[in-house]
Amino acid sequence: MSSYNPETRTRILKAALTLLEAGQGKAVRMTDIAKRAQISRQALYLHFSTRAELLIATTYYLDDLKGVDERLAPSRTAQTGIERLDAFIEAWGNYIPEIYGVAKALLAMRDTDESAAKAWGERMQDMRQGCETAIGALNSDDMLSPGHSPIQATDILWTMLSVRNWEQLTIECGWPQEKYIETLKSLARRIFVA
Amino acid sequence: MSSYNPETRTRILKAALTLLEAGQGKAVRMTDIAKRAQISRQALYLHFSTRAELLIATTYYLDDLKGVDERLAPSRTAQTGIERLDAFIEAWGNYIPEIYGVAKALLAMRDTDESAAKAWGERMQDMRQGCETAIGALNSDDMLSPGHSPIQATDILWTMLSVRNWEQLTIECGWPQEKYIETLKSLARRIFVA
DNA sequence: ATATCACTTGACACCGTGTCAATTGACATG
DNA sequence: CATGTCAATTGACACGGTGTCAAGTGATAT
Repeated sequence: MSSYNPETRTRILKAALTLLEAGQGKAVRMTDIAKRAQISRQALYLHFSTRAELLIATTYYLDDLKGVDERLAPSRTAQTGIERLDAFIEAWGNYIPEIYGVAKALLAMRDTDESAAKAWGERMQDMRQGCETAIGALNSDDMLSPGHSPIQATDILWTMLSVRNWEQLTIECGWPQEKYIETLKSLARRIFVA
Repeated sequence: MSSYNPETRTRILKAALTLLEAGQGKAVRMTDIAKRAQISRQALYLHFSTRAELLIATTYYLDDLKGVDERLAPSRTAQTGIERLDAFIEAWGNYIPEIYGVAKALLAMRDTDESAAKAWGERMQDMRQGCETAIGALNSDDMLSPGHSPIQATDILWTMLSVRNWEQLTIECGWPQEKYIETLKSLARRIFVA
């Protein structure tokens, strides 16, 4: 499947990316991607056997491009639990708008495609890991509000930081990104810090 | 379009409802609904000209059946702002699981169908109204935390109480409904009450 | 001169939605 | 009893999107 020209492969991924980012979740068809990549629609299937596979590959490509890991680094080096919480929210919260187009496409596929659901689930588990360690750091500092167990706090933070919530607050409620970040940081403090 | 036998119409709606509730968001096709309603697929189109229209009609039918309005009544008669907030969260939060199947179907259609998006948007605006008045009541009691303007508080409460968040907490995180309600009430107090 | 490889072209199957025309069977009215 | 109306049926079909298949092309390597 992937023994084909890797240059073409990335051309396809770039095309998919551009369209998904521009379309902000509008349905992007295989035909559109092919056209954009200046390739026949059928050639797409030489590289990716299904639309879901292509979409998933696109998200990995995007992560690679934007470097999720490097972004989350500051949150790992933070000294106190509170700093770590802040840093994590800032890093992830500012990452969302960059992946939003692709994320939305994957999110939509979830309903119909098993593998898309799995891929999305894994990404979200990774993100949850970040929440868990941030909460853990707070807990080690004895700063976690006694109202929540670490697991429950993780569940809440994880949910607060969902792409859907970002979507609702920024796109539907019209909050500027800046406000989104600041408000979430302050909410998190209020909720989790003792 | 609707000058046809109203009995058949409600039989269709009931069929749609059952399937949507049972399927918990799994794609329900026109064929499935027709089969369930013991009617030909084509006859569906005598009553509802598109799938979206049928789905939308189903949500109204459901509201009617379950009585959203009566449910929200207690929150309107509550004395203090805090009571009102609690009552609203309880009423809406316990309503979500009952509409979840239908809601999810409508939510999924949003991406592809203009009218579905509009219908969903209206429902959510209604719900938002409830959030707004609860926050307003709190504000009148001078109990709204100074950290938030009423509008911002409404945005936050509205987002907290989204169907997606309910889905994530109960289905993905495995919270029992009871816990969902209690936690959301306590979070709301913590966030909004001065 | 030929074989391989990445890709192209064009045709086609499948699925789900929506449309159309002809037909059936019940019930009502003159 | 004949006629008309009306809800619903049957079967066929168009459309859009995904995925498949077979044959062809053109460059590169041997």
